[in-house]
Amino acid sequence: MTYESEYPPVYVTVDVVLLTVRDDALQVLLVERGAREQRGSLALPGGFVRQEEDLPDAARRELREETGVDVEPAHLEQVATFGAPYRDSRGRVVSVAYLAALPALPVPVAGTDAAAARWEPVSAALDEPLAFDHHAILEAGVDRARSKLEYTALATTFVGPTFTVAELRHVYEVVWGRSLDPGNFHRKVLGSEGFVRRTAEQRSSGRGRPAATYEHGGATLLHPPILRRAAP
Amino acid sequence: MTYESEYPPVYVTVDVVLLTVRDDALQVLLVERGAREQRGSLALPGGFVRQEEDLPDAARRELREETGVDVEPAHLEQVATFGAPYRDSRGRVVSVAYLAALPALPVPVAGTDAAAARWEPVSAALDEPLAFDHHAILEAGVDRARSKLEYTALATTFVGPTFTVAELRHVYEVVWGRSLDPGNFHRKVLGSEGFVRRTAEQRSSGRGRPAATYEHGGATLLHPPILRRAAP
DNA sequence: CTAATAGTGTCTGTCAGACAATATACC
DNA sequence: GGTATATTGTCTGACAGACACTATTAG
Repeated sequence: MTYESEYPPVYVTVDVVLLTVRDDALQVLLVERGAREQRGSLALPGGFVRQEEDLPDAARRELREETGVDVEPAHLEQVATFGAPYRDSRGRVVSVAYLAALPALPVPVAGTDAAAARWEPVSAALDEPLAFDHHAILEAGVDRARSKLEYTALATTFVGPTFTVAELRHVYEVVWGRSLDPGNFHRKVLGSEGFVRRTAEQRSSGRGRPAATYEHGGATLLHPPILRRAAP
Repeated sequence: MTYESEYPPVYVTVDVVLLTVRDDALQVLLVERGAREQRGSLALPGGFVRQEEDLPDAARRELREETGVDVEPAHLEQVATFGAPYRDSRGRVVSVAYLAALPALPVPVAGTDAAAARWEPVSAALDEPLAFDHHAILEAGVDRARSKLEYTALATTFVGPTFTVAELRHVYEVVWGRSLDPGNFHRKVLGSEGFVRRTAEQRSSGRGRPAATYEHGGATLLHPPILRRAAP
């Protein structure tokens, strides 16, 4: 069937910047577009919002359909909306961008809408052409992630359910692109109320003294925050 | 003419949270809806995005058409997008919310789309029913303004082209809802690089020593920021 | 003069960062 | 033991806030 409208139609899509930390790099999940428009080019996963579907639901569904990744229990937040008139050659398409973060565990599986899905370092993704204005969307998502590490517990969604302070520090170092003093970081994380909660186990990386493990302590906003300073 | 589409139509609107400081209160510009939908109820100014119009352009245009206020030289930033499926009874309407700030100078003039436009204290506006989900949009806009005072020069858009430190402090006090130490605030503002630039004039409020006047110093991000602390 | 506001100086507690010291594992 | 990492301790500089003090106007 077709629908009629007295105004020219405006389409609403969602695009997802799904980040993870793997191989000592901040990586983003990209899909090779299988749909007719810009077929073959790399793009962020995303697609059209359905008529009775909430925006974050659409983001989760498109991510699942296009990449096989289920972001259900993890972080998903709106970043910004991109709506320049000619950003999409199919017509007027306004896209709501979402940021998601996952541990490095899941391996993407190409779904129906996309010929392929794969992780790629953010630095590389920003150096190659992406479909539509996805370069700007990716930048906005990464910027948001970098600043949210400072004052929210976002970093815990980059690691598994339990983690060591060093693993958490590695997330900060990779996302911010600078090294941090292990001692000071340790004290700041444990001093930020509700950031992490101690678990019973220990964990050894094979070298050195084994570390205590922690789980997310329930706080979403950090007091005090883990501040980022200008690189030395 | 009518347009046909293979999908049910989704409408995109913009809504503007225009804030100002007047009568020692943070106030928001509201319109009494003249359009058929929710006629007579109070709402944020806003409306449908045109086919070839960028989103911030639509925000400025709707503000001008509905209230006679021209926000051209002032601050206008995107806040968030609201798209719950049944937030608007006319159908699927996704709204991109914008935040704007102006000095208390302009008096609103009702335009064609709205029966009336008026300033109202934010505290009062949040206590009465607003059309659609504009209560949540207003809250998001005010939250954004409060946090942006900390690390951007947003406060300068609430005052005239030249201002005293006390006028700037008044903006912070009203928007944050707490009093600030005049001496410490003075030192922090002048110590934040590029926040304000001294002008030649002085200004007297009638009582006490006349104050030096300043203009915006060009910086958008403040180093160091003007931090907000928990109320004493 | 007094009242009022503008602007400066000083002290103190907090905290980030540098870096040293200790703890505990593996080889 | 030696090495590597975890964790804790110590010092120092920067800075926010409290508050005292000086400066400059009106009346």
